[in-house]
Amino acid sequence: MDGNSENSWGIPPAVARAWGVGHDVTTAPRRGLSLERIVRAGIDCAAAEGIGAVSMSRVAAMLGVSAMALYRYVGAKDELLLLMEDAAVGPPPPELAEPADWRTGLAEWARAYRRVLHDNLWVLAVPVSSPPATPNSVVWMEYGLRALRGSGLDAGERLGVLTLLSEYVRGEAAVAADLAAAAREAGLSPAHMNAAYGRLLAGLADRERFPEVNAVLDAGVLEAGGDGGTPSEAGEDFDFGLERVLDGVAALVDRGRADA
Amino acid sequence: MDGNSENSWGIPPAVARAWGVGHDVTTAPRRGLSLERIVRAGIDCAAAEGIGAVSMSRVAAMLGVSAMALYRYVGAKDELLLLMEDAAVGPPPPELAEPADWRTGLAEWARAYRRVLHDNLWVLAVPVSSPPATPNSVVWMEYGLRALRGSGLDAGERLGVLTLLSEYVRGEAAVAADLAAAAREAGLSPAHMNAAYGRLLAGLADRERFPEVNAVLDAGVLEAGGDGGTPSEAGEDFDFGLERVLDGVAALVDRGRADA
DNA sequence: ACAGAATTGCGTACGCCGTAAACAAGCAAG
DNA sequence: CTTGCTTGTTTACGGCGTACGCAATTCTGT
Repeated sequence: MDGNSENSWGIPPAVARAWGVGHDVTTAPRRGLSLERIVRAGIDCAAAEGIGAVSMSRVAAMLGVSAMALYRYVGAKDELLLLMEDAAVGPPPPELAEPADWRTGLAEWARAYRRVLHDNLWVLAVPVSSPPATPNSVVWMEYGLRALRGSGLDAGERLGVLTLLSEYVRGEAAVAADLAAAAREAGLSPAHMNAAYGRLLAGLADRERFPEVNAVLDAGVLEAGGDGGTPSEAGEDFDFGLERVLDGVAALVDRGRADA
Repeated sequence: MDGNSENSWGIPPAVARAWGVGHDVTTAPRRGLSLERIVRAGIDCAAAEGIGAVSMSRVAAMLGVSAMALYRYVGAKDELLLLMEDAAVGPPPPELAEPADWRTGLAEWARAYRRVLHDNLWVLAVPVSSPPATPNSVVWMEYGLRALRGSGLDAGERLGVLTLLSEYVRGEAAVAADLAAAAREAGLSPAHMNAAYGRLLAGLADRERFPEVNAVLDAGVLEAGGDGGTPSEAGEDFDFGLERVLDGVAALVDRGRADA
């Protein structure tokens, strides 16, 4: 087990291990270090200072170990990031395994996904290089599809709806992550950051060329609400978009019902 | 003008120049090099080999110039990336300036935005560090809000709807960008990539634990359609999600109409 | 025409990054 | 004890972003 080279699945062995299909020879001394400890240290680092701060030397130093030691377990940095992401997101909460009707099931799925992303905002900033073939992400997918089981939609529609929803959740969280990163960098609170953004826009966008932008600005939307507001307000903003999406799905479902 | 230090707006001077508010003293020799040429070279590099290939030395080499020469114009790499993004996206097409009804206006806005992103997939991978305060992005925002002028929604709702829509567009394009990046890295076509992903998933997700995932896989959704299919099919996938979102917005608009 | 100032562009250098390669230390099996 | 495998370290390379200071060039005021 030297962390490199591919196997019959075409995925790196550390990822294969995450799937539980790695040959656990483990005829090994394994003193001190382990994949789990490495991934955990990486997550701690990313959570505290953003993925930008995650470097092989940094993670290794946290474990009191030389940088190259990590390569006995992970093959490359990208692989470590992938494993970090999978471990941080984790599986969906088990109560999502058996959703009741599609609408509440999908809403709970989306809110749970959002919660996980907001608790680990750094995962949104990890450079993605491949489709999500990591075990926990597939469980999330499975549970999301289960919510649509009784919807009457065909397979393509179910996948399309889930894709739409997860893109919305990720998009909303990504905005929050960018804001949080900018705020940390500037040493300000996200709320102040948002207000500063509004003021900047107000100063830059003149009223003749940008009447509608100024109308929104005048309404004070950015000062009160937004993702930088109180948690409850931010959640309400998210729920607003979520209800729009679900209404759109409902229209599709009802159309199918009417046809049948 | 040495590219560093902030001004009264709190934004880097090169960005201020993009807004047209930079003091154009230009009591300067300015031989050969210029901000426009630098940004253009950066865009060419990113378009050809992805943002990962964009480094200061690389861009400088393209212009036959030393790396440090660029710092007379841009202050930092992040600033260059921001300017590249703004220049590549450009302003929305002028026919979006006066949208007719909200639904077709919003649909055209979304499709135009998608087209621009797909023509410059690398912008999705540029690490975002601040809210979009770049001139062209505000024009896009303005035009999107204009489409909602006759919708009867209040300012918060209009912004929420536009946010939802742009997050969907960006999310869809980001998936395509990741796929394209992975395909280029592996030297395969995106279509083959997608099919390979389906096969990988089929091999990894056993039927007992993942019945719904396998149902989707069995339907052959990933083989035929998906973002890796023919352009027309990919566009249809996008339109599917778009119609869902617009249906959801329509529900909100109609509710407002009914209340009034 | 000329002096001086301002500004551009460049060379060098530093510290950090990811990681390839060869090597040393510890344990298992013979 | 020897042999061999696994683990972690050391060293080194090339590339990155960029701080600093110097040389060349062009503009400004006379």
